[in-house]
Amino acid sequence: MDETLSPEPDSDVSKELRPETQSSKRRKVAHEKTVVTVKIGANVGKLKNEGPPFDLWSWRKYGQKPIKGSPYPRGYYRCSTSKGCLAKKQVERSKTDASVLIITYTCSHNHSGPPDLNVISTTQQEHDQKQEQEQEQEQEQEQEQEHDQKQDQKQEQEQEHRKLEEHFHYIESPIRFSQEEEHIFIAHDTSFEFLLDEKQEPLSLSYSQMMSFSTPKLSEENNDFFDELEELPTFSSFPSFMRRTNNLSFGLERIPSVPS
DNA sequence: CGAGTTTGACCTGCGC
DNA sequence: GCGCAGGTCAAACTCG
Repeated sequence: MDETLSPEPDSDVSKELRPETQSSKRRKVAHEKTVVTVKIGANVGKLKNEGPPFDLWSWRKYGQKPIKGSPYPRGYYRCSTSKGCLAKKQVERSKTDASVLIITYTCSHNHSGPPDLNVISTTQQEHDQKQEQEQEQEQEQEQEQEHDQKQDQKQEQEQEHRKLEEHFHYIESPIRFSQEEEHIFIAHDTSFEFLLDEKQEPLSLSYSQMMSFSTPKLSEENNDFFDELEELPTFSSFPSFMRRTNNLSFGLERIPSVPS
């Protein structure tokens, strides 16, 4: 496992030799941390296959632990985009606000941007669109089934949706993909903000910056985790998310934290 | 078959 | 020193 992810000599030692090695990897590891809180609208829980939109790295889950004081477990992920990448992240739900995801990024990626970054605007997008359609059909069916129960809820959502549309903004990504200059847009509404630290002004977080830390690219990774977390959504890809934003109330908060 | 997930066990740090 | 909690490992399993 680790041997593919960590070039460090201690990574491929056997369990018997671990005591010394693990100590270097565990809590004492004072890598720089970036904490990102992701606020998710209440109705997002019904959406599947979606995850936080702000990265396209591929993550592999390597553990999950219940956290004391929190009803929700914490998931542990490693970057699987590139072998040897030390980037990790922890995903948990806020114990105080179930609609808030707390994602802690540890270590930085030791490789260039996500490999699918270049295709995300084309093939990936087409693929996503197909999936989207299928998913939407499924969703419609589900909604029909739950129509009676959710009618009131739906009306509220629609009202909220209209409100959001009024405040909806698109931010053109500074990144240009391919020769066709396709653009990635960041949906932005009143509840979708990057609240950065003092060093960075709000909304100064570029797409590339967002891509430098991350969340699962694939749905499955989060699905189970989020299903377990009471049907929190998973975001399969950024474009996917973008097309969904009219159903979402999404907020981000990046809180760079200094390791103690 | 490869990549990813699940899950119990293991290990370490920390507080008392 | 002990127990708890957090973080990681790795075998088994699932999925595409």
